Amino acid sequence: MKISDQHADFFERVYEIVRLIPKGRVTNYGSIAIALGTPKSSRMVGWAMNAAHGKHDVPAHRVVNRNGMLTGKMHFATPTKMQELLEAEGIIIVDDQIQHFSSHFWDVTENLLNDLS
DNA sequence: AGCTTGACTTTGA
DNA sequence: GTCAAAGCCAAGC
Repeated sequence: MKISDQHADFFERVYEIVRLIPKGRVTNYGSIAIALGTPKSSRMVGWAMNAAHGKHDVPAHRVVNRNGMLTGKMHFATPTKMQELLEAEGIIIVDDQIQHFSSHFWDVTENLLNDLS
């Protein structure tokens, strides 16, 4: 399914993007929201992640808030699961904060341009 | 139909 | 730089 498919459910479009995040990289809710064409619904992206449980192919742990903080860690199976997954991908986390966040950041819209071409 | 709730972001002080 | 307040909008009740 194409991300540009406006007929798809909101959640499905979110999942589609999250699945594109490369291993070892992270992005924030706002970028995903922008990619969806609804920049103001960044909170909804988080809501979608809530429903992403059970979607084993949706790496929700690679989505953090704009400060690189693991705000959603408490919604995982265990509060430490998110950090463990990220660290397993080579990302360093201290006090729920991703270190060198800007260098790990993956711009969604950048990849979308590629995808839509 | 209306009201509440957020895994957020932006803005203004 | 920090902090509080407001805006956002889909889902659930």
